[in-house]
Amino acid sequence: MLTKSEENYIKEIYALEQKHKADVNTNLLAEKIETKASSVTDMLKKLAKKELLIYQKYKGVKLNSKGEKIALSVIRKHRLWETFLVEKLDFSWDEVHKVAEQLEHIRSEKLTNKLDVYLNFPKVDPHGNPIPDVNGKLIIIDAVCLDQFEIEEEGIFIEVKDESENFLKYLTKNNIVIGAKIKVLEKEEFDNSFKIEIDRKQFNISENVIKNLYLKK
Amino acid sequence: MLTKSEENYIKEIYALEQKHKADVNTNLLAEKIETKASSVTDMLKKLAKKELLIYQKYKGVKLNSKGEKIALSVIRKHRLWETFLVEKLDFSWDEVHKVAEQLEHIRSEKLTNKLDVYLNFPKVDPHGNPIPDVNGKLIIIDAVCLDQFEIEEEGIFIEVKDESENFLKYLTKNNIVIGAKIKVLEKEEFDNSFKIEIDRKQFNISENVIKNLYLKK
DNA sequence: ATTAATTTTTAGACACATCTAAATTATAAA
DNA sequence: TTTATAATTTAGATGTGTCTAAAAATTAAT
Repeated sequence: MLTKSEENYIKEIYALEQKHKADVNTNLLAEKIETKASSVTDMLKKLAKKELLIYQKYKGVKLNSKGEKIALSVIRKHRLWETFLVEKLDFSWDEVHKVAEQLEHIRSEKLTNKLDVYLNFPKVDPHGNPIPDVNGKLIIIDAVCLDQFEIEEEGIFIEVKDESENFLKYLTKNNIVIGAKIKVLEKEEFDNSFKIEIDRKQFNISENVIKNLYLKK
Repeated sequence: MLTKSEENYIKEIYALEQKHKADVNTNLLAEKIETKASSVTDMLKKLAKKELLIYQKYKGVKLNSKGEKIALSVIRKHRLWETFLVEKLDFSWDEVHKVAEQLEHIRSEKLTNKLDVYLNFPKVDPHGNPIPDVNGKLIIIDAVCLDQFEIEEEGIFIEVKDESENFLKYLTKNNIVIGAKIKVLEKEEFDNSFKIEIDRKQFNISENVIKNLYLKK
């Protein structure tokens, strides 16, 4: 049985693998987990010993299938709880991440599966991220990052990557909510910002924002 | 901010104070928390230093008002979650205690209060135990322990103290469920067992069972 | 290809919550 | 009231997850 800390490492390694499509390095992991590189090294050794990941000194780390299964189970719980909080308890999408980071460590398969039933087997969470099913399978979201869009191209906003409270509040304030139709009007070369249109209103968004928005073309 | 372990000590001290109406002694607490007396001593020192309880060497321990407030907050969460699990997720009353012991440590006042609203401010949990409100106030259950009943006296079963899975399964099997009408038929002096009647069926229950059943006369 | 800068690991320490074994204090019995 | 028993505390140790500082390995730069 894994500790909360071990589960968090595994979850974060999984996320970084997905994002960078490469082995995960110590410093990046330390930054994400908000700890020191030396602590990460210690933990990686421990998880390697438990055969949840492949770790080679100085070469980075990669989950094996056992580790991946655990990551998906934690992610499943996280996203089901987020969905519960928004759909049943009337939380807004910017309030749920931190609470779900606690709830994701509750150990009860019965609870997770009953929650899934209660929510009617949701496929995505309030941020548009796919929810792994009871077997760890998740649907592939057919979404393209806004930075891949051409001028005059438009799409429907269906997934956001950054779940921080401030970022989501910013999006809400500007009507950038799941389901919104976004059209690219202009691109600025010097800072990679875009001018976009939503609900007939036009405004500029920075590269940082652009990189976290995923749309269906 | 308290650790899960600290919260569990405070919760248990509160429960023992209520049950024995006296200061709590080290060995009993150790037994309840399933740890050693020496560990209890260490923890009591720590909690005394945090000013959550009054501790005098060799003399036992008592929560102060700050500690009591924390106990009530944990109990509130525990019982709200139990109610949620039974009423919304279709758990049975014998399955909820262990899961609720995890959920009671989730830190989010917003979550607790929204859960309370969602459940429509329940006054008692699935075992008939009162749920403290947002201010820590709980209704006084007008229940009398079955061991106080005379022969031929009857009452409605409204509260059970022991929440262990096996005990609750035993009760269910014998139709001893919340709301059942129970009549005392006979008392055995030698082992303090009772013969009772429920739903026109008669059977014997041991002192151990009797002490955990509370009824409305 | 050697040096410099960066990344990662090791070594040794600490806080937390626990343990065992020994010492101390309180309580009950003779 | 002294002794025996029981309850409690202290002392010292352990495992987990973290830290700082120093050492080692890797990568980038000249």
